[in-house]
Amino acid sequence: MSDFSSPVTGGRKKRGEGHTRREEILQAAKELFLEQGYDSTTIRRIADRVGVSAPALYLYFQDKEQMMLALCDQTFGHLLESISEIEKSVSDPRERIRQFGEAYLRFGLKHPDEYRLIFLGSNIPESMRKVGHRMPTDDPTRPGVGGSLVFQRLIAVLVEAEAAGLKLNYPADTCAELCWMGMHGLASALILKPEFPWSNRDLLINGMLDMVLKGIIRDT
Amino acid sequence: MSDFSSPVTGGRKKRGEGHTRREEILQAAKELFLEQGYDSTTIRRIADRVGVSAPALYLYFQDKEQMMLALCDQTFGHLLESISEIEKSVSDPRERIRQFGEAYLRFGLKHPDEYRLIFLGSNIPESMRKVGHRMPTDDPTRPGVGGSLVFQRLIAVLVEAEAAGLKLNYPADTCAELCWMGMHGLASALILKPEFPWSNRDLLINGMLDMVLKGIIRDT
DNA sequence: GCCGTTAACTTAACATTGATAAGTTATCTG
DNA sequence: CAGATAACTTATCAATGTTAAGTTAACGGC
Repeated sequence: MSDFSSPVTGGRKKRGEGHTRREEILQAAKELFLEQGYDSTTIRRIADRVGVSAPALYLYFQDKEQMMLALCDQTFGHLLESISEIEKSVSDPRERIRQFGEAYLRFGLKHPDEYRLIFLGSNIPESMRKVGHRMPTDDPTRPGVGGSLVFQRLIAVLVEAEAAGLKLNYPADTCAELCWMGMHGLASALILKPEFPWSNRDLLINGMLDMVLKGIIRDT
Repeated sequence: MSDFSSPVTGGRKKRGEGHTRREEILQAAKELFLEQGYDSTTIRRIADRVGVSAPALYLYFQDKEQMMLALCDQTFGHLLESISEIEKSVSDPRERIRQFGEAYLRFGLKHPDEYRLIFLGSNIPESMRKVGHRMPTDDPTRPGVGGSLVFQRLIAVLVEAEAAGLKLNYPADTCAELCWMGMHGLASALILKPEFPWSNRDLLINGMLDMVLKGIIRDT
């Protein structure tokens, strides 16, 4: 119950420094979302932690949802970086797909809270449930499209793999969806139910990767 | 916006007839939850549809969550029935697994709110978030355990399949987990992102079922 | 130096939410 | 018919997201 979460900020911002306040708000919001979930985190508590009044948040964000969206894009950025790395360093198509999936998984397991926040819609209201994936034609600067960028990379990898001679069992987009669903199923299970007595974590990870590759790539 | 949803009920209930009012409330709550989702459905709107005052609902349910839980158990009862049906009518192990998965999937897609509640812990307080899977020793009459019963049936089906001579790629419990993760990944994706332009729903369902079976059952 | 513009805030308030307290009405029992 | 009580209502609560309207203080131009 103790809510003495220090207002760390100095007082009023100088004239051009509004954006630093914006980042303070994002930081506080992220902490609270992760600690207590979206619903339980109130505008007032975020404001308290930052050290400003509640309506002040509306100077920087249209509403509560926009704070969440901004955080989502921020986190997706990190994932995007690590998969770009793979696309550069790994050339074999099959291995690329596998490492792609592995990177996605590693990301989820290394940042379980962010993953929950972004992919699992945990405690996220109706209007937000569409955040993860949007149409390719959507404005890429619009908040909340980070997820679709990751997904588009996956499709691209599969299309390239096909062009490189790999035979797929379904159209590339369907394969991408199946791949993502398998990875997501594993990640969300391990993250959402850490207390469940999973038989063997590494076996599950390798098993899922094999399963996805077998399901997607035609038997030679 | 038009909310003229007829108060169908006659007036005050007679002395022993409280339980019928309880069922009217459940029915109204179910309709509204399915129409508008859990969050958007307010106690007052449920009460309006039934034709009573809002506090009257608290005569029959401890709180809003209990209404949803009652509906969940009710709905999961139907899933349990349909998988029992399969266990009785389908003897081939491989086909059993497949139909089991398909039933699970179609159930999830038909009851997205219940699915989200039980398996994704979305929109519900912390106390509920681990409901989906509990230890076998949990009280089976407690509200909200329907999900774990389903999972236990899946394990049983796989163990029986193995006993019937089917060769699995991993231990039965690992296979059960992989199977569930694949199904869950697909279900949660379709449910959480309904507006995403999924390539082809039926293709995805069949693809995932094939993928899971290929991943779990050893190549002949 | 001071003055006006305006960025960066605050206080007060609103409607809506889930939920409770306390009182009222109607039905059954003896 | 009288008292108990199931079945309900009205009034109210505190908390929520959000807005309106006013206040303070930093900077540029004169």
